[in-house]
Amino acid sequence: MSGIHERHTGAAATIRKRPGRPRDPIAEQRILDAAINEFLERGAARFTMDGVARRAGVGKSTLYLRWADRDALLVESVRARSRSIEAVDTGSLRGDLIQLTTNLLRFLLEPVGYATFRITVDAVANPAYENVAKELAQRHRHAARRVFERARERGDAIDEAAVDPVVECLYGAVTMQVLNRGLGRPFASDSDLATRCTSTVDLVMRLLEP
Amino acid sequence: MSGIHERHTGAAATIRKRPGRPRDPIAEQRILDAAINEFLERGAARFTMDGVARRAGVGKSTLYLRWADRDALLVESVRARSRSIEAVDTGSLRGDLIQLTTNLLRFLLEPVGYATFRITVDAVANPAYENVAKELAQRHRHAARRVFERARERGDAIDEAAVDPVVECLYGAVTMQVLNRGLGRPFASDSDLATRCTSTVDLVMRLLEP
Amino acid sequence: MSGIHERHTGAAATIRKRPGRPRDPIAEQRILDAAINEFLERGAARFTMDGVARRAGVGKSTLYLRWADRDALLVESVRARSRSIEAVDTGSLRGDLIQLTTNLLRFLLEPVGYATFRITVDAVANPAYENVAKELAQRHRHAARRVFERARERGDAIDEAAVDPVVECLYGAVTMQVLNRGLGRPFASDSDLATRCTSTVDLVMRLLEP
Amino acid sequence: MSGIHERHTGAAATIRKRPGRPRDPIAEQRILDAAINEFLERGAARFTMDGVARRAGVGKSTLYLRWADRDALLVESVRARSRSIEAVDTGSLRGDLIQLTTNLLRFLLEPVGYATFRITVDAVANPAYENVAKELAQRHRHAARRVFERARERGDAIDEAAVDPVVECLYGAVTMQVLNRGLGRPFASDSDLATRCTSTVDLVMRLLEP
DNA sequence: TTATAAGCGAGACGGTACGTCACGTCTTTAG
DNA sequence: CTAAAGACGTGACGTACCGTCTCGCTTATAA
Repeated sequence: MSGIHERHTGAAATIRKRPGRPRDPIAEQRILDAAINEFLERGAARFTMDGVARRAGVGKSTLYLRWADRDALLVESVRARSRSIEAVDTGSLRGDLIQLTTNLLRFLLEPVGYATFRITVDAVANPAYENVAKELAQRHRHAARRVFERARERGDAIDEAAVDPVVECLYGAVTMQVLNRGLGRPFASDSDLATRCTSTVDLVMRLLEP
Repeated sequence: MSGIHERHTGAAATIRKRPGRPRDPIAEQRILDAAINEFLERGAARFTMDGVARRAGVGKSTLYLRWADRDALLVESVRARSRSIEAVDTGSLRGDLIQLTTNLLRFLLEPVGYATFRITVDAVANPAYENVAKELAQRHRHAARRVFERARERGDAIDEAAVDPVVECLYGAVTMQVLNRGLGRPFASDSDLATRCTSTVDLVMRLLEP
Repeated sequence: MSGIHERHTGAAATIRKRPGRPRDPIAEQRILDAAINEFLERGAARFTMDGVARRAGVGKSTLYLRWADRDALLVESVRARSRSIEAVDTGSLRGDLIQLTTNLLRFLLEPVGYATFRITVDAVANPAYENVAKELAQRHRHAARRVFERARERGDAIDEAAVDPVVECLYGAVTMQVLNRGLGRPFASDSDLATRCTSTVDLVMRLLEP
Repeated sequence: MSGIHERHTGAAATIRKRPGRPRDPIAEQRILDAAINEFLERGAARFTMDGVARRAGVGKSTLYLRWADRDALLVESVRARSRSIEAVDTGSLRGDLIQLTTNLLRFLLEPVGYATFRITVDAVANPAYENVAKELAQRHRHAARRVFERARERGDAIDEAAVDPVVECLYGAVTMQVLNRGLGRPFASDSDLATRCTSTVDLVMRLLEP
């Protein structure tokens, strides 16, 4: 970890006074774009560093200067594209849950979204993906937590013990639907997708009644 | 594809009348055993055909004569070992569901079981896995269906409309637990695992009340 | 040599009462035809047993039952097609030598003929070709010997000590011409080829004068 | 073919301006050494790329980066070792021819030398060998030409028209002797070999008298 | 101004595995 | 009881990536 693959130098405090040529800030984005295209066109298994370097018009050394290995770049390129699905606030618990569930389902039905799921799945066996998987899980958990916090603030009567299992069921149900359906056969319409989510939410919400 | 990689010659009718040396039936099992060991020891990513051939004391050509490629063999070796988790009959709906859920969770926490899950996940993007994924889904669906059939036969009052969503939630909840937990950190004890499943089942069973 | 790869069962005397399934009499010719085609189309290096078997519509064991190995079949298929070039009798030594030389040159410029030469060349390093090479050398030597025998019978005055070296030079010169020329660039005409041989013969014949 | 397997970058003018890591000049020699050893120990047929790579301590990709295929490397390694047989200057035409012929015969009786001959023979049917064959032929032709040039400079009386056929006969005769003799049965002694060449030269030299 | 440090594109390098292909053997059933 | 069919063990082929390395630059800070 000693200065190699440092990416989140972040902090404006360290204004960076290191000698030597600074990293090309444009290259970073070109590489991530190339990587996500490589991923979308060829899939995770056939995603290659040589391919990304060629697409980005960049030497392989530049890739390995910034990312430790293939997995790291693959993960980051996918993560960079995974749009935020957490922003949800409809004014009611039911509305929020429907929105959340619909967002998740829609997200998982896109290549990039599904890729984040696959990364989570692979993370169980591949430590390289562990951190991203944790981060993604964190984001989903956080979103759910916010929804229920707001419900509490509004004074809704909720069986607190049921919250976690219900979220688990909701997310799980969405996952099952994606697996059963596949990327190839998306829902007929966006409203069809929403309807499906609505009925699931309406069903499990009964479990929240104290 | 005609006649190549034919594996399910099936039909006892055609007792095999093809001339020439028949495929060694023992080799088949030796290869699958070697393959599953290769898989368990080295993981899916480092699973190699040369390794399997060496372990099985078999030529690579024999492998490629029977399986189209690395993925096909990997999938089949895993599938061959995925023990039947469907056999469930405790006498009550609640008992059956708990048993079913516990079996599934325990299965998914083993390397082979988790591999079948990964195959299902990959199948969404990789047509090569489609058939196996369908077969696995079929087996799970069948098991659940049997449980509810028996409940109906016993005269249990069930909200039929809720059956499918409930199963979806149950299986989904188990999946979520596996993903959140990882293979590395199994449950403290088998009873701990069972307790967890019991509470989940008890929760969602409320949705089946008419 | 004990009954394996027996090929010249010949002699009608042995009417053949050997037990067991008789050999398919048609197979032999079909195989040789397939072999020479395989050879002509793909060359000696890419000549394969599987290819011959496929062309002949025959199992590989049928090949190995009759020929010891790839080389044996290759050699025999070529030898079976190498037309006799020895028959020469023009009435004069000069005429005979010109005829002999021309025949040889023409033969070596054909694929099959050149192949016999290559076999001779390979025989130096590959014992499998030894016998054929010897047989071929024998035939050439025999032809030359006959020519000079007839010359002596006609009473021609010949420096006997020069005969062998002259034949060596003649055959060698023809070989050199083939190597310098290549199969791809044959002589403009057949008479051109004959002219070339005539002048060479006329030159070296001076060495035969006592 | 543009720039791939380029080996004779030659021209000192272009001091090498190609970007990227330059090819290791040491590796080249290591590979050729390994290759010639592989060839001498195992013969042309059992000469393998993996073997060469292992001997040279080099990856296979490095081999294929420089040589198009097995044959190309085999040919080049042999060519690199084919010692110069052209350097001949005894002070007389007869001496030069004897020396030249003896050198050639001795060369062809060694594995590497005979291999160059086989390459020439194969070149007739295999375009891949064409260039090497031409180069080798060129070298032999050049050596012969020099010998006769010096003879002319010394004022020897020579029938110019006979020069080419005589050289053809000499080289051809040597070739015939090698073919008749084989690598396995070398001459009893080096002087035996020289005697043989001397008598052949003495014979054909008569043809050079005007 | 000059020296030193690092980034960069290019591509060679040592490896490892892939999937193919051919050889010559072995194990069946066919005749 | 041999012939024929074709699966088998072996092992090399040529390709594709991996992650590292070495070049000759370019671009910055430090002396």
